[in-house]
Amino acid sequence: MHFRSTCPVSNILDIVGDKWSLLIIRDLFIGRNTYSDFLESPEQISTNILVDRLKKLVQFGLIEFTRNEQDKKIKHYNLTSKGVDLYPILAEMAVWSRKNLDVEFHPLSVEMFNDVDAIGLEKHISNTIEGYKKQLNK
Amino acid sequence: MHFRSTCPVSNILDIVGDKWSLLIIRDLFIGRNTYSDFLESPEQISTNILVDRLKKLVQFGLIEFTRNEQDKKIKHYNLTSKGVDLYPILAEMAVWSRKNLDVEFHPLSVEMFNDVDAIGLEKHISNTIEGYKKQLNK
DNA sequence: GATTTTAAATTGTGAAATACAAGTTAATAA
DNA sequence: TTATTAACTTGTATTTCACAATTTAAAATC
Repeated sequence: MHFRSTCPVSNILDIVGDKWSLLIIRDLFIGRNTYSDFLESPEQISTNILVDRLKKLVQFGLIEFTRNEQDKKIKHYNLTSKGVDLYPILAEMAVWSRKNLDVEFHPLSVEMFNDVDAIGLEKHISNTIEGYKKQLNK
Repeated sequence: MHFRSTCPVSNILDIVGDKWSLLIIRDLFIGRNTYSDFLESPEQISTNILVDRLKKLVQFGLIEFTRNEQDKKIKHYNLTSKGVDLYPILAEMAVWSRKNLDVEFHPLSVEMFNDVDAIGLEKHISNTIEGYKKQLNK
């Protein structure tokens, strides 16, 4: 990996600083975890870009995959601990958009905002991370 | 502005989801505020990209500029309230990099991490934002 | 007031990344 | 054995980006 500088913000942007990587990470948090799932996301990523990003995210150690036992052609991707640690960034991004953009948001994010309002951002983040990890061990 | 979806994460990525925009925002937080300042940053942005991003960031309402009174060819850029609100994202990115990348960081970020360790992330963020706004009104 | 310097911006060209459409492979289902 | 499905590849056009050189306009210097 080539880093443009020794700035930690620049370093993470060298890894996930493009239009698609963080959307794949977001998808994993909301339960989408296969190639086909990712293709169905509303942003409509192209297949070649998707393959490229999945490969890179695996190389960076942010995600990994297991084969479906019933149907071995299906890959189930999941976040590693490094990948799960990205959630605070996604949450702060969502918070920024709610505060600063005057648009209608997706029902799933409205739900997320309600949770943040109810229990606070910090608790929402720790709950989400804990919930993700639990769901993995099933 | 064209948004790929109604997801708030996707929305902000449509605005600052590239390799350079958030580095310009970072620069503004550490006191760099002119075209020449930005060019001197360690990541070495090209002039055409810099002009393009400054233009876009102004259009999005994240930054604005004033002319230097002594030398009117100098533009001093500053963060708007919308731009200042991006700081929590930058801070979480830095935190992620410290935790998950095994590299040496720039002295300025080491300083930032010390502050976070001393007073906590939340206080560090609010102090930084408050400090930036005060400095502007001088 | 002509020349030089400086900050900001533009232009041109090659390289890289992305979008879009079509095709391929291999496992599973019918 | 044929069809379907999930994952992936390939080809091509378009867009974005990197790099180098040049331009513009304001300010400073001679």
